[in-house]
Amino acid sequence: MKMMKDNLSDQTLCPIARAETVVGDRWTVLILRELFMGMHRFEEIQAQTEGTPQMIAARLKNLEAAGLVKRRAYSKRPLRYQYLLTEKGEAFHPVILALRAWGETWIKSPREARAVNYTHLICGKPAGLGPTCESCGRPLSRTNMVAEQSPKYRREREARAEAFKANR
Amino acid sequence: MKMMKDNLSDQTLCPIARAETVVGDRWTVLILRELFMGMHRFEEIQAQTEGTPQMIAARLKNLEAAGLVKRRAYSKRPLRYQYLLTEKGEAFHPVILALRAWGETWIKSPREARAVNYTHLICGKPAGLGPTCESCGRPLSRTNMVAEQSPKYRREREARAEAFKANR
DNA sequence: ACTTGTGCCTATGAATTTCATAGCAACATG
DNA sequence: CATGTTGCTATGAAATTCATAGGCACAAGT
Repeated sequence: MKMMKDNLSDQTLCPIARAETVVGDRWTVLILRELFMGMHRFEEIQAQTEGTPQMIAARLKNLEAAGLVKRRAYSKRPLRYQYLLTEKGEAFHPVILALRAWGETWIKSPREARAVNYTHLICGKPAGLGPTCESCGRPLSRTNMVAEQSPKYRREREARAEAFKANR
Repeated sequence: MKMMKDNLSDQTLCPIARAETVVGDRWTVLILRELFMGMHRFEEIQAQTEGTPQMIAARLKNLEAAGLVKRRAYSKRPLRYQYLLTEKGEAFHPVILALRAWGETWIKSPREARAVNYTHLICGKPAGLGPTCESCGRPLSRTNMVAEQSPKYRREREARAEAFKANR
């Protein structure tokens, strides 16, 4: 696997180019989305991203090597690992949030409802799509907001989980 | 060119997945970076992203089809086009900004200096890396901040432009 | 008129990556 | 001791990417 562009030529001063050598990939971003949504096991991530096991395994390995993800054994005998965000991985949250806001605003889904709504824990009201809370104006961070999936989106995810189990 | 995943299966409710069908690609993001930096001509974009002409041509075509970019003739006879961001493309700016902040903070370049610094036009002071101005706390947007490239970064870009001219 | 240069790509073939499908190792559970 | 679960790895075929070359339409110089 020689896919990463992390060679010397990527010692560019541009932070966007540097970031893209790590996260400039659809699968990688979808994996991060799942980790932020609280999925931690390989097959959960695979089921929701709909990637092949190699795609997921390779990306998780890259993410671990790049320091965004850490593996932790949640069971020995049988030895099983779960995937968790490191501090560096958690710090990626604003990008996911910005991507979400853009997607919700500019790439309409056929059905209407917003997939996930956040409540701002400090003011207790809806946080909206921006970087600051639309209700109280204060800056949002991962720790001061709580997510709620729309019923439709929850059903979509459940359907994927079941479809995955069905053909294995 | 059958690369886009914009088939029916992407009618997911997840805005991140929908966004990634358009921008989930290293070259695409680098092209958007260049457009935000004020580059508009094909060869400028090619030189700074260091992509092959097909990569750039294909991505620009996708971006145009997705409505983020519009082509405008800046000369007829000979007919020449420049590439400009649409409103939908401009709206992607927060993602670029978040990516930049993460890259500057978490993927250190060998040399120290920050590539680009922004000044907040409203308070006249440095805007910092966050979504709100680090000096005055107000939310930042593309229209209320002005960029200044560091000397080193400017030199890096000039060197790329020259290297590109040299071997053509 | 004719050579050289510019801007924006397209063509070609080899190298690499991705996808679909299958399967395996290490257990747990009945 | 057969079947299920979890987390992957193996194998080729299909698609994409890369490096390299070139082409087309015109402008400018000589």
